Amino acid sequence: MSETRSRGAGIRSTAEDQRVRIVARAVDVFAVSGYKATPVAEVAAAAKVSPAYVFRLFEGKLGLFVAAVDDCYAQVAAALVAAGGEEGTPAARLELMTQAYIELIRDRSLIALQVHAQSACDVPEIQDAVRRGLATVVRAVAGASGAGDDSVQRFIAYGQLCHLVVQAGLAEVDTAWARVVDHGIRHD
Amino acid sequence: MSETRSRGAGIRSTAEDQRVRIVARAVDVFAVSGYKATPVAEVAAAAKVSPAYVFRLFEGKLGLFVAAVDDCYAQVAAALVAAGGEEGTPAARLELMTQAYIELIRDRSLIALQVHAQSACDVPEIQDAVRRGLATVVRAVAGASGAGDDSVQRFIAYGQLCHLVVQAGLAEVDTAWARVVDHGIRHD
DNA sequence: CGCAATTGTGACTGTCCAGTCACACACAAC
DNA sequence: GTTGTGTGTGACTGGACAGTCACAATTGCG
Repeated sequence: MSETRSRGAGIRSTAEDQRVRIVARAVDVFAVSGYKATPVAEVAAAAKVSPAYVFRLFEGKLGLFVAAVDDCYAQVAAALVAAGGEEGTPAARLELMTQAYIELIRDRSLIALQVHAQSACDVPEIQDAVRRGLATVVRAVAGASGAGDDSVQRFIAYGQLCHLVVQAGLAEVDTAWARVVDHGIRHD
Repeated sequence: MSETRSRGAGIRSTAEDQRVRIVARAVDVFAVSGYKATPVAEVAAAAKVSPAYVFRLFEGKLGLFVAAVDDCYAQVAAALVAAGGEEGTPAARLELMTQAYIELIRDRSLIALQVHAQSACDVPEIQDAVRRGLATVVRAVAGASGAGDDSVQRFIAYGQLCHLVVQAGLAEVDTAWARVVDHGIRHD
């Protein structure tokens, strides 16, 4: 199974494993305070690794963040496709995906990181990552549901509404206006 | 008109003027890179004032940012109410407001600052500001349009979609998926 | 005038943090 | 052994930036 190639290209050691481990932690850690406000040292600590090592594995803090954002969108797209199921009308499949997205709120990280990425779009590399991620998600949803453009747009719009609900913590705000925004997105 | 109170409470000098001038600039400047990534010195420079003076007028950088966010939401609510007009069906008024919101994209600042505020909601004072602002907007829209809860929620959702379109710069992305997200929100 | 209050700033400090670099450890192959 | 290759870190540096403070400059008032 584990090939120990005698010579040639990459050595397939634990380095690549570390990379994915660190990215996984980076998603969670960056999700709390975003790009600029999160020190690399915090990600390193969460991954039980020294900051210096993180800088060796990634091209600066920016490279790390972009990797985390890419991973985040990939996870979201995968979750949506999985939730869409194999059959049913486009509308029904979209509904399943919508429920799946609301389910994602429980984790918070995937939602929050998207918000922070969108906020940091003044950095060109991050804007590119957001565009890539968005393309992935839109194509995944459209393809896996078979729904029309308007329905897909609507899906994305309500996704964005979820972001707002999560960030503002509307679940803890018990007022009429909050319930208007919140409606149908209620979560524990 | 301009009362020069001989004694008593506040002295109503130019200090309050400076405050509002600085807040106005703060909205524009914070809109570019957000809370953490924007030095107070940049706001001060935009307002042609020393950083030290800004710290005298506001309770730290946080106080300045919160003031900017409050002002931002107030402007948005005012613009929407103004656009809603005096008569017409709730649906028609909501449509006018939607067009007005899309019109706001031209400025970018009011949109971008909302995104940054939502992103910085891990700071309690900022989350409070977002909740206040959101309450203002939701109540303004619901009150001035007379539309039902579902329609208002839909309005907010499409507002959030505008935020995404602006931050990701989708107007410059000429692909099928971008047009799906973008549709009806096209701007110069 | 002198006195007080208010606007406004230059210069400084302390802290935090991205990024680097020389070095240590493990484990091959020879 | 030693030589080489890859994993991993401690210790440091340089810069950026929030916040402070002592000190002007201006204005109003008795």
